[in-house]
Amino acid sequence: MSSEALKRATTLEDVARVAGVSRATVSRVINGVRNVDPAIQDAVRQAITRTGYVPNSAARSLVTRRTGALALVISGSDAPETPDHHVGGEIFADPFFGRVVSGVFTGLRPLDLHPVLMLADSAEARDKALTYLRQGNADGAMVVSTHSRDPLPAQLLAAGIPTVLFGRPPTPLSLSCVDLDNREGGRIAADHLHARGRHRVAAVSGPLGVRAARDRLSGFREAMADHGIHQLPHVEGDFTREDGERAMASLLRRYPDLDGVFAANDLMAQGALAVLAEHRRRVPEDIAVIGFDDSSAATAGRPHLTTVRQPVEEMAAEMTRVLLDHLARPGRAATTVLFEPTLIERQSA
Amino acid sequence: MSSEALKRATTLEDVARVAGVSRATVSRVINGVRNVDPAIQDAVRQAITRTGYVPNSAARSLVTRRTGALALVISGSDAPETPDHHVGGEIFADPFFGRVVSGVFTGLRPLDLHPVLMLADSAEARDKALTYLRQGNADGAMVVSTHSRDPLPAQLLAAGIPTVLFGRPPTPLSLSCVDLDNREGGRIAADHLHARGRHRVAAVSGPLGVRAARDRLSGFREAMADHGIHQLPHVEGDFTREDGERAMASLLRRYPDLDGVFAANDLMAQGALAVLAEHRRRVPEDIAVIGFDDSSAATAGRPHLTTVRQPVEEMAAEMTRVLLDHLARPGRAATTVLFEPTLIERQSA
DNA sequence: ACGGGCTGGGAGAGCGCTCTCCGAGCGTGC
DNA sequence: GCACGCTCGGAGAGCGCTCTCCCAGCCCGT
Repeated sequence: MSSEALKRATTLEDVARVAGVSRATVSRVINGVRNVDPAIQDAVRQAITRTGYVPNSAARSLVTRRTGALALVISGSDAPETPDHHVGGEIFADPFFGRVVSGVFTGLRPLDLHPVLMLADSAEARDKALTYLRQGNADGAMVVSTHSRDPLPAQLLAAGIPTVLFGRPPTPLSLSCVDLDNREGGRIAADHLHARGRHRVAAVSGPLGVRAARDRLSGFREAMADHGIHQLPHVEGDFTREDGERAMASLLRRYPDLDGVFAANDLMAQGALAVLAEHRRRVPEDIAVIGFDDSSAATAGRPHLTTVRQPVEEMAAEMTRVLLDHLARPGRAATTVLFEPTLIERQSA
Repeated sequence: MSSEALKRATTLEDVARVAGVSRATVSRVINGVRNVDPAIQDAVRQAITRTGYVPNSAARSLVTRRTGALALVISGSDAPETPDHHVGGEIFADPFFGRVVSGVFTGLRPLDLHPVLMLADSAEARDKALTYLRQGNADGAMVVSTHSRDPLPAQLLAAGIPTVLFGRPPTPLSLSCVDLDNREGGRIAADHLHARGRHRVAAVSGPLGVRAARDRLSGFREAMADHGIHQLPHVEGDFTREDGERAMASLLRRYPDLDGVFAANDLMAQGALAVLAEHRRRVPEDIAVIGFDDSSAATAGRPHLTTVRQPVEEMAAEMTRVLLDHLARPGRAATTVLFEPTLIERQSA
């Protein structure tokens, strides 16, 4: 009781003393385990408010082996760090990132869990992230892994860290994942372009090191072949708007009579639209453009993009749910949840 | 040495035994404190790799009172949660969010620290965030507080949690913050529009509950008044592209002869551009548009936006640095770092 | 009246680490 | 040769919590 308590944070012990019970009882009241006499419960609660007690989560974690944090790892391709560019700038600028975060929060909101963000865009960063996770700083990991050769998923698996992937890995791992049927998405785009009577079409794909990009392209190609179109100009982009502009310009130069373009994401489609406008091509009259994602970029410019929707928020929320499930019941088999793309018809195609 | 170790994680104790030293010595080697005989250091390091030891951070936190995590709190205005909308959807869709994250990572990269994301978009979420921080789950907080009446900064101050704010609070608190001279930014926009010979101008402001929005508007107004323009049509927007479209449409209806518009962020400017295109107004010939932020939205459409640059990444990185500084030297006086806006001249004005 | 289950609280042993204190060993100065 | 300081490793006390035991008391059936 000696005042001048020197700022020592109040502990369970203090509360117990004030309430006149044992530490164990206070703990029971706080965690709601077992029956505790209502009168004592009251006393404890009063003591808690009186002392302003807040449990120390490090101490709690030490014994429960739970932290209340989930890692959200953005495991990008090794980005060259240009001096004027900020860390992960391109990744974080992509609407995709915000949608994932939003979905994760949707899945986490009801619980008392928080996402800790990690950027694994280099071997060094990946090691750091792995170490961090190994140290038990988070209960599990959600990994948005863009590149095919990313070793992180396998490392997490080996380390025994509960993990769920956004996007299937190139070679199956016994890790749960959530993904879109990208091939089918590509097919949808092709079918739509074909139904609109476009026969001189081209594709702006994403980086072919990314499985989703390859799948979208091959789905598109397959369906186009089904429609009898076998020649398919193709430029590889990097999913940025700037690259969409560059790709469209190059396509236009080489194939001036194009009447349809499929871009593997909305950002690149938006870039294509801008270049087309500069070239005075009317969309969709002269040339139809179809995007992918249905992100905010789809309705940012004019005309609004017709696009293949990827329900990123739902997928991220599902990824979170799956991870929570694994945490709740360890040893559960890995599952893959596949989402179906849908066509969102707007004005550009 | 009895095998069948039942998966118990290896601890310091184990390493010490293997290396033939005491726990303390292993700890010293790991944390690099004091001189330890090189031969012993080697032995310890070998033992560490041999056993695959990874320190448990909960145990470490318990005694060091450091967690290695920094909270990044997005304390938005109380968002109505519509069923089809995802948590924080609008906030996370704004390029601003990604830029902040990028800047924070830039500031954190060299250290072994990670940001944990928190969304405080309701009283309940705010309480949760506060509790989380009080429990010592993070060493400090970086708060992007959008709304003027947000009680969170004051609560954090009262709770004694090291905090740095992005954006000055409406009433000064003894908390460090990083902000832009928004008023000056508004002035820059006005001066540029005036220099371009525009006299029938209007403003699309941000939500007036947000200090930055108010400051930008009043700076713009002041400078316009200096140029002899006192009548200034004004529509309040909410910083979204959709609202920019709505605002521009409304402005156009009421003031068809406008020849200049200042939008308080690029997203709204982009919306304005789209509406202007639909109305066949040429930008900048018929009407000049100037945005604010210099986000990726500025160059997404055509024409590229002339805009007042807010170096969000640098500001976020600085915010991180300031927080780290407060953590390194507690009891240090609060500082305010003010960044200067600059005009980025492109095509729209 | 008595044994057996059941309810509800206390004692205390850790969880895995850090860090202060000690003391052994050794070089140094006079 | 001896006291002194210095370097470097070990012992052990916690950090604040959870959770398993254990035990006291009580209600029940017979």
